Amino acid sequence: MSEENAHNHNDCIDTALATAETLCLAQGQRLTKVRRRALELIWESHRPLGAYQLLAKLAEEGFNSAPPTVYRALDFLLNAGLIHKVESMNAYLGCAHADKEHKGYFLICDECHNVMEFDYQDIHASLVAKAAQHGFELRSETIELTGLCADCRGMAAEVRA
Amino acid sequence: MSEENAHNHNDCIDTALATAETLCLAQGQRLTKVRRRALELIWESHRPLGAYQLLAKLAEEGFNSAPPTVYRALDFLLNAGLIHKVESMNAYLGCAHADKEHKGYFLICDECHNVMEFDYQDIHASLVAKAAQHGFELRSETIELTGLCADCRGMAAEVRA
DNA sequence: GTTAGACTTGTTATACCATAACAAAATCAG
DNA sequence: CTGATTTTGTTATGGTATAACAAGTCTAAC
Repeated sequence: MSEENAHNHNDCIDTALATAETLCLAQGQRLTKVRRRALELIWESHRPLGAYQLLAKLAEEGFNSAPPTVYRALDFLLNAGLIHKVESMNAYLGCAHADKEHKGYFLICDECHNVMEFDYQDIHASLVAKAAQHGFELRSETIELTGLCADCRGMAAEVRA
Repeated sequence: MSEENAHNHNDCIDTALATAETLCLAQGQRLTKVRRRALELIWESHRPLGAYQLLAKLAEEGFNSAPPTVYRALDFLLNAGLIHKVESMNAYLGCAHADKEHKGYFLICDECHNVMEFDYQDIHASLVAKAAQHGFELRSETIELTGLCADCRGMAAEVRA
């Protein structure tokens, strides 16, 4: 996924925010100003955003600039399933399927740093089965794959040519 | 895996150290005192060790107590394939298969914090295929599963009984 | 055995990531 | 309105990781 690819990213943001409103309303959760704005800022790209990067953006807009502000917003959004944490980057990413129960499986491009979330029921089933073979009861999964995305592979090929 | 389980853990350590010696010798790498001792300390259990925990242990033994000391040792051991980093814990774990090229797939017990490394070629193949479907060229994989290990499930069952 | 170069370690400083603890303010239900 | 609950403000601190440069150590070639 390049920075200037086909999709209209405003749609991503709008959809994510609408889903967030709906979900919070349904669960009696309050999507306050800072939480809402944090979610929008995280959704500004498909690259994970660090907590302190987010904090700086919020501070620019007049929000409180102490770390708890941003970590509280992140906790809220994580619990609501509206964002994911990318463990290998200590950074946070908007979730495009917040309305569906799911695990976050990620493809992380080393080059452009865009992250694509993918779903793969087969892999989940295999992992549960494999864990069970070891007598292990699975609770959570961190699946983060890195490499080169289609766009960056293309560009690498052009450079070589 | 409980703390008092069947295996003689000295064997784990001895094997790991012997492998490390062999590997470093073969590759013209130097397993210096601090690197060797760091590896031993990481191997003291099957629980991942944090960088600063390791630093404290090294400092007790007279090694330099500044962070770069431990991070350099960790970098060396990671590059040599002798340890893995558990991203979701920011901690480091001895690798039992340093002599074989492999990805680190982990089962992490929430209760006893022991970590078991497992190998699963099928899952690796599925992930490569899935990535390829998205035009993605895979380079590295972070697979970290948490839950309850066999021993801790057993104990939980006993408590319930 | 001396010396140049590469590698390793020492040292200081700093940046980044995350949470504890308690006070103040806003919101909501009765 | 008021008391309870939730959210936010504020200060402080703990945990993770690296930059930059100096000093020491090892090794290979002379």
